[in-house]
Amino acid sequence: MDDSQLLDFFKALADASRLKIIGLLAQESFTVEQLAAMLKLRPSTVSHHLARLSKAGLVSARAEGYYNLYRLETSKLETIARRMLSREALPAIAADVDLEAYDRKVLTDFSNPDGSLKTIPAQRKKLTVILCHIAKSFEPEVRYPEKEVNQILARFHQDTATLRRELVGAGLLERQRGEYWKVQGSGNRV
Amino acid sequence: MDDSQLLDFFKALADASRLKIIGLLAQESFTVEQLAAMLKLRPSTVSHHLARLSKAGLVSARAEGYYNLYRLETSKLETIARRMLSREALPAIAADVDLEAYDRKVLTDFSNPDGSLKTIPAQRKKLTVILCHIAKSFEPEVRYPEKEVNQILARFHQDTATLRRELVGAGLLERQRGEYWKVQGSGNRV
DNA sequence: TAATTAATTAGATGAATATCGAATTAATTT
DNA sequence: AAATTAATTCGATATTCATCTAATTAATTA
Repeated sequence: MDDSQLLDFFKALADASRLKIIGLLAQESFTVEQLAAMLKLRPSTVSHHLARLSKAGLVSARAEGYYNLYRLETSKLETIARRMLSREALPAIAADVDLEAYDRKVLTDFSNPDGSLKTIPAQRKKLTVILCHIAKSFEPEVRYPEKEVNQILARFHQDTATLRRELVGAGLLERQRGEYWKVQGSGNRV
Repeated sequence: MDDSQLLDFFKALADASRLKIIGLLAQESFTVEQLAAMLKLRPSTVSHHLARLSKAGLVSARAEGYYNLYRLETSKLETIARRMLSREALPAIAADVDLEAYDRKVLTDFSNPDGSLKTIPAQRKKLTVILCHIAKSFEPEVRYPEKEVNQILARFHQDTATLRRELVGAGLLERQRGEYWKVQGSGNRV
């Protein structure tokens, strides 16, 4: 569900002392003093670690006299573990990432202000991005004679023959008897 | 199994950028450049993150041309998740921790060099530690008359009556008809 | 072969944080 | 009420590390 809560969880466990605390509390509840003696740390340090673990929902405290008895919240551990195993939860972490950023970068890197291409990319990966972009200039369901195709491609680069060949090779344009048309559903991603 | 490998795992995921990388690779393989563009980071930074993830066994690279295509190692994720869910794996994290350190600390805090007690602890938790220690001075299977019990207890503290009463109250010593004997299996932990 | 390009490595810098000692708070014992 | 005690909080310090730029390596294209 939550984005930063997962990060807090991993940050909480990304420390040798805190990991040991989790291991100890998995066996039995302990007070701050006991943990400090076993880990050979100052109580203030252990208190700090427990606060972090508590903020991540991994431990909870129960006051007993003037002791504070800490216990492990196994449910939290289980929740996260199950999330790591689920197929959908992982991609959700990157939900707010801009997936098209790379394509845009390639496009601006190779385009002049007027929209024409500086050069035709040599790398397959970049060429594909450019070709997908060019394909958007073709209407679906329309059949273009070669002369019109060249007119459109000339807006991008003088070497229309190469562009035409690559568009067909990439499966973005189809050709038959001197006529061309856009392949359905080839508007966007690779 | 391994101790520091688990720590490496959590450290690897304890960063917002790396967590996003995992989320992205969960959908599809990407090159360093693509990830850099999507995350708005320099390729060198992404490379550094991928190295960390790789060291933790979370991703692997496949050379393709002069691209490096990174993919997620879901098996590693599954292994750790299952370990988090298992009852035995968690306590194993603290296998090398000195569990008796607290008891030893209490013992030295309250003992004089000759082994006698400075005072009898007021806190239940500490009193129990001391009582367990004293109980070790009694042989199993042996019945002690009260006079002998007092002789042994006097080595620890003059207030033998209190010690005797507490030992019985804690269930470490049993009494019947003026004779005392050690309760089986009460030698050590609380 | 020379120029370009993806990726990694090295070095530098600033931010986060693990740990400690001291001060404070709250509960217990005398 | 005064003294003791467990725990937390605060301030300081040293370390770890995320990120950047620059340099280097390795592969591809011209």
